Amino acid sequence: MGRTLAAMAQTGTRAERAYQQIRSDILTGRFLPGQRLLFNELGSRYGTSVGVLREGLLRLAEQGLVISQPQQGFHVTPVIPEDLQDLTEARVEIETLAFRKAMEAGDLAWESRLVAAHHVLDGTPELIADDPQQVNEDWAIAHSEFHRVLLEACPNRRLREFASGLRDASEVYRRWSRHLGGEEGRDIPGEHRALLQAAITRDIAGGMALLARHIEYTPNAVLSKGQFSAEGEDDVPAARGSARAPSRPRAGARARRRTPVTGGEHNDSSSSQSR
Amino acid sequence: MGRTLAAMAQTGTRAERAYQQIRSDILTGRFLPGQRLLFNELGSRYGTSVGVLREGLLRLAEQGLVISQPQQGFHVTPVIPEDLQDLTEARVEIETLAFRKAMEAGDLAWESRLVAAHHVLDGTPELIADDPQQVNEDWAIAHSEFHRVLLEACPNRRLREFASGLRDASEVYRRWSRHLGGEEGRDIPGEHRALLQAAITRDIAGGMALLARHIEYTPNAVLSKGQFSAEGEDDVPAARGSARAPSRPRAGARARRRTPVTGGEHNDSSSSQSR
DNA sequence: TGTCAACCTTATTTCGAAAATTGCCTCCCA
DNA sequence: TGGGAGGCAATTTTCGAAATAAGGTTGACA
Repeated sequence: MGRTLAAMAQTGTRAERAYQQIRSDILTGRFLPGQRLLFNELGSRYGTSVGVLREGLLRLAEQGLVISQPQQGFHVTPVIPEDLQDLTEARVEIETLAFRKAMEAGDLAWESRLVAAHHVLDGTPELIADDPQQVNEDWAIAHSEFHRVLLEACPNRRLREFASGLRDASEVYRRWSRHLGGEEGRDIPGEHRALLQAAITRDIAGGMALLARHIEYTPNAVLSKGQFSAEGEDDVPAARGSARAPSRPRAGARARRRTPVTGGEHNDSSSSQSR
Repeated sequence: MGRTLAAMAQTGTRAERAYQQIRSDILTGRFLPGQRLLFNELGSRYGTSVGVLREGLLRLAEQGLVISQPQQGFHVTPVIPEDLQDLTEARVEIETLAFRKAMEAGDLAWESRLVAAHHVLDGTPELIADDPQQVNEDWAIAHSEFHRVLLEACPNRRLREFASGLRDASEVYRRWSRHLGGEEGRDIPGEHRALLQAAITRDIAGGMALLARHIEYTPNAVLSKGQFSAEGEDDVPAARGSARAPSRPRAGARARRRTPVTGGEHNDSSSSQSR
């Protein structure tokens, strides 16, 4: 086949890689909530055929990260303030449950991994020093990893997976809410320290309460409806029945469009690793 | 395109229909747990190309109903006794939670739908009169529907979806455990009646306890490991590291093989509705 | 008789193009 | 001026075949 470049020392099938890349691009905010995902664009971005893209998108749709509208393509799942309520509630219920079971079942090895993960997190600045607008990607990874390990000792695979899926969904909200401010009086490192402490001392009630507060702190308040979703993109039905924006009639303006909520989107340094 | 037959007054895209059909064939037990799913066989069974089959299978894999092994195909997720513990625990936690929220938020319309659903369930015999070995498909549907409506008033979409996914997974276990007996002293209709009663009177604590018991009653005991999964099929790694059964060397036996756990499998009357 | 390597068969993965659908735009006509 | 039929362009969906990978079989050699 015409695989021109060596291009692929990567692991797994092409479909798997495409899936991972799209997923990562959504989670790290390189795609905007609500943004439409065209096969053409994705195809040239990742260098794959539509078939493998469809497979990846369908999987993501199944886990709620993208929305599939038969015959009308795919969108990144939009951010809907009302939905944040549900999401937060579900996280509180399920993550605290899994945390409890983890504390009940965890052994020394778990504590060890937890201490290690916390150490990394604690040693990574949340924001980039030069540009406090920018999230530090390393922090996001360390943060995610810490929370993963926190529940890792929960013996129930399904609960762990639910929790993990919910955290991923939250990640998108976190990403796009940060820019709106509203996290002033908060001591996040302190919260993580307290969580670690509770886990190690097996302070079950205390740990669960801490985690619940940690999750609920998500700045609901600052989420004023309409600030989100990729306006400029054709709007997505899921985001309220809303009238479809008739906006500028644009003719050949197709290519240059695209209105980010915030920072420069579509930064082509995005294709990230590989290829 | 060479679509020879009219064949398709159906709704939605082909991929969607294939997905629904495979899903239904797994949930109703027309495919055995652990059974390998070949593109060829599925293709001729449903009359679609591999592409749409892949899409459907990938989606099912995402929700845990089938297992995907890159480069080695797909299997129906095998039934693993140890896993039933986790599954049951997760169901108890999440379904009772959703039930509580449903009771808190439900209105008269919900009660009405619930009474209606219960009436259907109550009027449908669980087993076929002539052949008490056979599950009555109508009952399975009514049962599933009753439990769906029971949680329908829970305002949290995610919780509802988790619960629904867990119930689907359970359905496979229920299907294959029934044949092993072990549900003697149980009054299932009575349990459903009690659930209905609790829901309508908003007896939250009582309802949650009832539902928990209803779920936990799943006959764990009778599940003796090894009774399940389509032996005869190449075994699936997920089912424990287990030694791969070397069993009969069979040569051209390829076509006539296939060993059902119980009733006549692969009953070609299975293509069921439509087409 | 036992081991290993090359081959051969079966199945999965991937591509590229054809077919079908959607939504818009234009142009005709009352 | 409105309404709508028909056509056009962009996009998604589906297929069929080529490319790859996995596993089993055969046969040579020690």
